[in-house]
Amino acid sequence: MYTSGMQNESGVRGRTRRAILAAAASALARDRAATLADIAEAAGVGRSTLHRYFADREELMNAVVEDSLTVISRSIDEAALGQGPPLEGMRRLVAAMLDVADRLMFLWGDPRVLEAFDKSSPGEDGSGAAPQSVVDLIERGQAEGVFDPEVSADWIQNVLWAVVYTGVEQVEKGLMPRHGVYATVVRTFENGIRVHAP
Amino acid sequence: MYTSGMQNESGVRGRTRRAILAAAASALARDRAATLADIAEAAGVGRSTLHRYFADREELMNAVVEDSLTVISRSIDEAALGQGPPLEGMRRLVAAMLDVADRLMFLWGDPRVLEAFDKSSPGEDGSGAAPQSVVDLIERGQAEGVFDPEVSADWIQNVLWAVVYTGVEQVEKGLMPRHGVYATVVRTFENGIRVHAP
DNA sequence: TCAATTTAGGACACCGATGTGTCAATACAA
DNA sequence: TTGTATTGACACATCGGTGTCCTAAATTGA
Repeated sequence: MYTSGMQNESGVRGRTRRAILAAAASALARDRAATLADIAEAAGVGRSTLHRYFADREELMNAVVEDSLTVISRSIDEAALGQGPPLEGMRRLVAAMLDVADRLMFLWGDPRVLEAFDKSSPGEDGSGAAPQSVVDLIERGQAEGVFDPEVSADWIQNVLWAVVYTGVEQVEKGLMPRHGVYATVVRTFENGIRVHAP
Repeated sequence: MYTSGMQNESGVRGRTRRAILAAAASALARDRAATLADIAEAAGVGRSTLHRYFADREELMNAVVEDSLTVISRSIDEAALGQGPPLEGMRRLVAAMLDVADRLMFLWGDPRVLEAFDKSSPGEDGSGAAPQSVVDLIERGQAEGVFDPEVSADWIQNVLWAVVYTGVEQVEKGLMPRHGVYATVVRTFENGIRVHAP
């Protein structure tokens, strides 16, 4: 074993673990059926090493989901959605999501994410609480007459995911410059595609 | 063999073939990793019979993609996107897409669809031409000052797919009544989520 | 430097999905 | 009715991904 009672956070072991998680998220985002051999190769480690860190595929998947959830939650938390006007909070949220686009793309393809997000039940570290702040922001915006009150907050949230996802996809396909995504996503999400009278 | 020169369209064989294709589209929409045994069972057919119609998995997948593409194209064609005001055409397009939601959900999860749609190269039966009429509609709307001219027609088209997909997903999860999807999708797609001054 | 630990890579068995074939029962058509 | 086509059930063989173990090499820490 290693130094007893050591938190598996820093050190060689923690670094290898993070490398595997990052490589897994990236590889699985492109192909959710990626082989453990593919993931190990992408991480620059042997397949047996990967098995030493994560006993089986399910354990790895759980870890990647939890890790991605944590990264995304932290990014959303930093957006401070509770402060300032709802519209500005929403724009910070879009920027925060684009910052962790790769993790979002991975989570998108995982069926369990729906549960984890919809339930919004705080996990052991409360990472699942992030979507609640998003719903709060939307409902606050609706109450202040800034966001459409005719549709549910849940609907607005899901449309947000969808539009952001579409934007990231466009960038990955080279159809849109990376620095133009934010403006386009915000514009379409807020105004739709119809021209409104000034 | 069967009656010589017979088009494999009607008759027992054609009916069985269509049943397999429909079941495959449905099963694969829910789980793209669905087993051939699962698909055969969903179609009410033995696995060996499925193999008799489609030699291997790839052949089945190709057939389902082509079939779905044809069904969707026909539905879009019936929307007559070239006639009347662009906004009304867009609404008919949304309705047409919702009519073939199951096929859309299946195609969404297939990587090859991107190529088939983006290329919009007419296949042997011109089924790939449908998206072109969508792009035409969008560009016409932009030229007439009805649709946002600041973003690309391609972007608008992709956002449309995404919002429709989100709506269908909400229905399947029981979060929205089936008869309410059309209004919600159109409303959000046209106006976005912000409240606009009257 | 030296010893301990970790790693990469291969060998191996296992399992599920797949592809192929056979055969009796059934449906259909002449 | 009779002969043919079609079907479902079953029996294989194969293949790829997975999980486990082992050994030589390498990295680490003392």
